[in-house]
Amino acid sequence: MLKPLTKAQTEKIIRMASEEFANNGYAHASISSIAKRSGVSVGVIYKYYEDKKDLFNACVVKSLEALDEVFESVQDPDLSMIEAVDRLIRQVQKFARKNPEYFRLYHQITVSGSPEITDRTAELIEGRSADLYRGVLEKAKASGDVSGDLDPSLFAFFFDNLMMMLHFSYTCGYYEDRFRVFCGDDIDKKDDLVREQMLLFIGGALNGVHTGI
Amino acid sequence: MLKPLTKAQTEKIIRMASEEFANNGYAHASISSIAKRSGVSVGVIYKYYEDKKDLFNACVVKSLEALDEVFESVQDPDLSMIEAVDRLIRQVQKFARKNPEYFRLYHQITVSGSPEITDRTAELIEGRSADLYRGVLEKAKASGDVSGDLDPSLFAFFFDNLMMMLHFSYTCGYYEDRFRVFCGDDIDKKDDLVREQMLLFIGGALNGVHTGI
Amino acid sequence: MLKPLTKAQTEKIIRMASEEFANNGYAHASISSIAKRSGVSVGVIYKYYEDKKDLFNACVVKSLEALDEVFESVQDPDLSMIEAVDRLIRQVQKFARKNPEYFRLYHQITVSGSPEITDRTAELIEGRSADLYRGVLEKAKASGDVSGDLDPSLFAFFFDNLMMMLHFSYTCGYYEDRFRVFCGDDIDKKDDLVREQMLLFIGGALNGVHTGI
Amino acid sequence: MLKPLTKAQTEKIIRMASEEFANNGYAHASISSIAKRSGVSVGVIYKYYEDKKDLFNACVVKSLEALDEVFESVQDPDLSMIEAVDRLIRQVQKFARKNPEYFRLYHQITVSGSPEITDRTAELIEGRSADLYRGVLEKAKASGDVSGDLDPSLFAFFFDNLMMMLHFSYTCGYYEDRFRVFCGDDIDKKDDLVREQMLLFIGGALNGVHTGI
DNA sequence: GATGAATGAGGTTTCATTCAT
DNA sequence: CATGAATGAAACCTCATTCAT
Repeated sequence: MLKPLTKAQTEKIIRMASEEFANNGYAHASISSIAKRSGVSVGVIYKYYEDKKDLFNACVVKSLEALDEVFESVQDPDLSMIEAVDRLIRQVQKFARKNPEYFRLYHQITVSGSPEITDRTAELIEGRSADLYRGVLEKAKASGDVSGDLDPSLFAFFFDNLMMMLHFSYTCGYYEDRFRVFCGDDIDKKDDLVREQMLLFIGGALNGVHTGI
Repeated sequence: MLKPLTKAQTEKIIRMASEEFANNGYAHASISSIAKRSGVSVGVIYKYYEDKKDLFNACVVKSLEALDEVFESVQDPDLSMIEAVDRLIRQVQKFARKNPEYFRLYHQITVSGSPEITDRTAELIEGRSADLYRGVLEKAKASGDVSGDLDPSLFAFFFDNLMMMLHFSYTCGYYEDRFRVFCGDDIDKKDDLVREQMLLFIGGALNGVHTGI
Repeated sequence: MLKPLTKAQTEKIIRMASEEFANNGYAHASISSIAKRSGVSVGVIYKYYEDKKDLFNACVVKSLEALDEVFESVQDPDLSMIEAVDRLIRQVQKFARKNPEYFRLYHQITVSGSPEITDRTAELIEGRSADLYRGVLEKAKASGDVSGDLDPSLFAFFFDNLMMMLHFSYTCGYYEDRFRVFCGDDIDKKDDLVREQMLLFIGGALNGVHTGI
Repeated sequence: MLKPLTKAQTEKIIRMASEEFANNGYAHASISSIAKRSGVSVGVIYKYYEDKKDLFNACVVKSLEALDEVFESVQDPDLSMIEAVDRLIRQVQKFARKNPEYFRLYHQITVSGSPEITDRTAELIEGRSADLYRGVLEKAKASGDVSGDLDPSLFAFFFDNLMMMLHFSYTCGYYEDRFRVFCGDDIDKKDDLVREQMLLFIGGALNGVHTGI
């Protein structure tokens, strides 16, 4: 690999490949279509990426880096829990509009039929948010803001579940339809309502309620 | 005349096909592999199903029927909201162990690269639970059990998101890994903890909390 | 072959098979479609006919018998040459309307892709008309009605060429189109004109003309 | 980059495909057999031609171009009608020996089971000769060389029928056999006799004869 | 080194033929 | 014996990957 592609070229390849994988699924993505749309030859792609699987992995890595942006703004230690959640939801809504293919690509990872990315894909991808959420909750519990009965790991899990589904519901075909089935055809015009209700939902959850079951 | 396929055999085809689709995705599923594993010839499959897409649809229909079982036990009008949720979670946990391929197949529907099942797939599949959850919540609101500020549609949406992710987390490769990343490697030995925490989470959410944001 | 099918059944099979072969060509004809349309099972067809090829041959034999009708009325020894030709053309026009599938089937024989019917198919099929035409011409030459320079065999050949093409032009898709390209869209409403001109053409040919080439 | 197919190779593909289609009919022609016999891989064929149908069409176009050569030498306006016919017959005899597969392929077009080449196949293919023949006859009628009673369209039709059958009789299996049945096993050694008799036949036809029928 | 044409395994689908009932 | 479901070879077509230029 003497003279790497220019940064612009690499980025274009990854961007086009991400789109192709995101829109068609791994199996139906076509290398030659990616090459054509990136303005390079097929050979170039095979020079820099071992095979289709390797290219897919590179796209995933890139998209995860992009997703990190979503988290950056909530890393502020001065934010209250609920303020952080509010920001997070706003980020998701904004980002989903700007880079839907990154979320769609992320969704592809979850499907069998995609290649194994690494032996511990989930750990790499999810580890950070798991730790982040767990940490935040533990801090909140310590300060008495939230119910002491909540298990931090499970809370982080439920919370991330809600966030992931929100991602998908703004970006991935079937989930978009489903979103409309539940909430009406104009739901993607009602970001404020969604956020407000989600805060209500999560805010309540943070208190927990013993059910006696 | 050769004996037509027995019921057991046709069921085996659907079961094997569901597994194949669930494990490999629609595009990578192989008809001849399904035939081989079902102990029939390829021709038989094309006798009973128009084409690959049709077979996939048959599997989906079957899996949705199976999923209906999950809901049956919570249809009891005498159940309190939280009791119904409790039962629902138990059903999911039980069913995920018994018929993981049905949940995995359902997951495949959400991916592009799967054939369109109908023009309004999402509506057909999700409509029922959307209505069910929305209805239950409205009843609960009327009786004052839950916060009046909750939007029934969005609550149903968030609630179903949690249930779907629970399904996937017990059955679909990547989500299983992710479940362990969040909650530890032995999380699937802790069904009671998961259920208890989920009730706590949802129970709290039902009350809602105004966040002042 | 203990108890043959009833005559009506055999005839129906042959008729349906002839239609199928005539309309779809040998390769695209479907045995099970023939069986269904004949009201018998596939097995029955394979009981009475060795294989697809054998069934095709049976259809051809049957259609050639039917074509014999065309010739019967011109066998009258009292007819003048030109009267016989007139009758022959009328027969073709009439028969083409009544049993187009026989002509179409005959056309199929001429295509490679159809099975070899016998080692000497052409001889069996064409021998009779060749002899008939040749004989008629020789008689006519002897009586001085026609030019003595005509070679009976070649005359018979040219003459039969014209008759065959007339058959096809009334019955076989592409030739029907071609007929209209040459003679206008309403040509199949103008049987009298066609016959009159054909008589003019053949009548002239019977005299022959030395061209000096 | 691998060298694209040479002109010789692409021509070989068309030639081999023409043979395959001509010998086996459209339905029984095998793409992989064409590829093998052309010394290329299957993929190459699908690079140059959309699908089987497209390849067939390309063969037909090629063969029609080739057939045009037959007509070129008779376009000379100084030729008398009968001289033109003489040349045409010579061309057919010569060409049939050189490129039998082109005539055989043309024959395939006439069969059901071939794909539709265009919506107006017959018009495209036959239009030119129909006009040519009709035009020549009209000129001849004007100059008094031929009978005024002949209908130009029908004459052109009968004449083309004779030419087509001559083509087929020199090139297409069944018609070759039939030719021998009518005219003897050594007929393809007697080109001069065939031509001479055909001129006699057509020369006579040009005069027409009223038959009183 | 870059190119993109060629390769060919592998997938879906059809249907003549067989043979258990 | 009649039935028609099951069989499975064979056909078309795609596209990841290679490699001559």
